[in-house]
Amino acid sequence: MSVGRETRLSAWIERFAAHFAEEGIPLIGGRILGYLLVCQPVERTAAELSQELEASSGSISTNLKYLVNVGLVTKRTRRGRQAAEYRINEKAWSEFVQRKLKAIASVQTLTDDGMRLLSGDPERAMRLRTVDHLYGWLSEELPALWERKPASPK
Amino acid sequence: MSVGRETRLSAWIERFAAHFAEEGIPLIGGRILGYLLVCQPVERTAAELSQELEASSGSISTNLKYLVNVGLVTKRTRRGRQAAEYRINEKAWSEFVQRKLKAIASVQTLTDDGMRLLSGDPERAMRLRTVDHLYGWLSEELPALWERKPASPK
DNA sequence: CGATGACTTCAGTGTTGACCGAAGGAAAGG
DNA sequence: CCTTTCCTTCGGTCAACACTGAAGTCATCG
Repeated sequence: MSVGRETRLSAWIERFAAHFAEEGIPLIGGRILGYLLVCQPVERTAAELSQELEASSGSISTNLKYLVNVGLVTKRTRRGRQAAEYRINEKAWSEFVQRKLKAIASVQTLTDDGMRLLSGDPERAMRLRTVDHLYGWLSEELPALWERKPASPK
Repeated sequence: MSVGRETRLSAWIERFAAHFAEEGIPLIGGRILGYLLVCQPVERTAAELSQELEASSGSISTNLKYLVNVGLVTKRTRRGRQAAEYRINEKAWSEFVQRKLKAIASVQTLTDDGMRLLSGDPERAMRLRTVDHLYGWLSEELPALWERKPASPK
């Protein structure tokens, strides 16, 4: 007997969460992301997420707050409804990735400062210079790359 | 009275270590990297690092092992010397950064699997598709970008 | 305005991981 | 071979953090 689609999606969500857990996002946060990417309908309340993902209300609350804060999830409130609805903000994923790339390139400011401290001693600066050049190149190319990024299809 | 160059370099090493600590590299590992980038002479033994960085021999050993493993530091042994010498391997920094970029783009395999699970339901796949396209684009552009990287000057 | 429902906050728990320092073991040299 | 030096391994400590569940807060509705 074959495994149902929903079951396989659950497994996929778990893999998805595991990946981002390695990047420092709490497991439950990753589960929320994965779930909100594929659930139907697209909007869920905190209570629903708590039940679906079998996580405490506290964890859901904390992680939703974090995800809304970084922009990956959008919160919507409606008058006449106490329960807020959360949905994925897939458009923001681009900036999310961009921040990561910037974080990598930002080492350049460090190597740059280091080079300044070693000015006057080119011999000693050689090792740092190699690294500095690498990050300098990245700091130029990554923003340029980003500008070439096509807008996501409607 | 002005602060000596070595003192400022110590502060720089600390900032350097702090940056990589945020990326998951232990503080002491980051200190070793920063120190080996600017020390004179370029090679140091574990004992020297332990003294300079005021870290236990155990921590130095563990972190050196890790850094040698990821290729950022090179270990050299010489006959007639019990103490191994460690030095920065600045050439390897490029691969180090490349691994990070690959890690980011690797989400594409995940989104790809997800898209397959949702095939037959384009409506529901829309959110994931946006994310999948982003990572698909990255997976194409990042390797291409890397090929354009100039060799580091001698 | 009390009751209900829905989040948020917070104290407590468990786990993970960095760090230390002592004990162990290999290499050089007397 | 015994000593010294150097490194690695390992148990133990400590701090950080994810997670839980209960208490608190706020809005809605009868």
